[in-house]
Amino acid sequence: MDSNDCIITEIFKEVLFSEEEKQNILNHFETVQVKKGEFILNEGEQVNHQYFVLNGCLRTYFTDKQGKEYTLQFAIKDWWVSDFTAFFSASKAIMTIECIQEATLYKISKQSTEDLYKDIPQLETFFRIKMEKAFASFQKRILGNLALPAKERYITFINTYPNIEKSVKNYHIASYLGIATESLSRIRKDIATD
Amino acid sequence: MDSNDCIITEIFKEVLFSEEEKQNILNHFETVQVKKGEFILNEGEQVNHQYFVLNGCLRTYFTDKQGKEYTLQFAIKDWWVSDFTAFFSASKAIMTIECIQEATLYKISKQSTEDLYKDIPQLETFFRIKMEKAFASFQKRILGNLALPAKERYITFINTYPNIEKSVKNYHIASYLGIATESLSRIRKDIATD
DNA sequence: TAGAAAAAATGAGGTATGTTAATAAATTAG
DNA sequence: CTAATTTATTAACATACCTCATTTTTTCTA
Repeated sequence: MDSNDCIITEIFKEVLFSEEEKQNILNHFETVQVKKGEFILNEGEQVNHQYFVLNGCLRTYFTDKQGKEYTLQFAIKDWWVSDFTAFFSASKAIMTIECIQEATLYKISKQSTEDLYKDIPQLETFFRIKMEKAFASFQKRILGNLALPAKERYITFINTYPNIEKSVKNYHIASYLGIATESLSRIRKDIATD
Repeated sequence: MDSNDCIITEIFKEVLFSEEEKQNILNHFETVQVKKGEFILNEGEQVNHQYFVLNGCLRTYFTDKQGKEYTLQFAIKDWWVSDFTAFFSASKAIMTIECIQEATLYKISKQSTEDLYKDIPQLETFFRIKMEKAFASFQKRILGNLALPAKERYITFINTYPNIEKSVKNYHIASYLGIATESLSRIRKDIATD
């Protein structure tokens, strides 16, 4: 297996391709290295790419008029990241994507993605299933936000992303949970006291 | 155009099919009539179908241990409804789906859906795009829940579903917004006073 | 159309979370 | 290693929303 095979198997673990298909796929991907603190997308920019995370950590967040940030997603190994709402509709980003731990990404354009769907139907199936899973996890998050108090949401978060704590500041977690950092502090204290 | 064509164009507005494909699709759909107060899915049941809403209104909700309900989705004309998380993974429902206004639905099984994907690739594209839109709207809802106070969420809801108010009780809306009905009452009074 | 039932509104009081400000702890840079 | 900076914690007070109890309004049904 050469390093190109490696990229393919990293990204499309379950799918089998012919050599020709592999080459086709590879032609559309580009490797990107991002340092902590760098942004791969800023609010207002045209969104033409999605990124597969090979390693490192990024976060996607929305900023309101008062400058408060709301984290929509943390992206770690094996996750895809973009402002997907804008990516799907080829429109302007409302989100910012910041690297919070040095990362290696594989980048592909919307055009390339759609070209590949036409050439390789299994790829469309792969992405459809990926969407179904993302949909399910968003649904879970919506229900959690509706039904659970902040403390429970924090516990759920920690259990869902057990490895993420090292890469992520508490105020990032707070902005994901929709609470103030001070509230998270109290919750953490409360949990520690149990 | 016969009535079968009609079903196809209702459901798959943008897609063009051959006669043979149309017949294939039709063989997999079944029409269902549901009365107000009836349930098309109960928590704990195996989820094998998704439903296209021709008319009427349903709501999908989760019930917690204390018996409180949280509405995930209202489904009106042109929407698809199911416990999708369970449908995609062919597992047991955590949600209940109740008819809140007499409805006509087109029902299709998971197996049928996947058979059709194989036979008619445009259908897979259609459903992929549908998922992308659902994903985008879920994302919007998550951000709204994080960033907006209840009053703003209510206003957004009313603007997003301008026609839904007739079919839906205030306590349904409250359970969608994640607030108590009493709080919604106060918000409505507050808005009326403006 | 009257009476019953369901839904919505209102009021009083409680709680979780927000805000602001100060301090402590941890991380980073020189 | 120390100083500077960033992050996390704590405290006091404010507020949005919740809960429970009651009343009013609307809808349903006989």
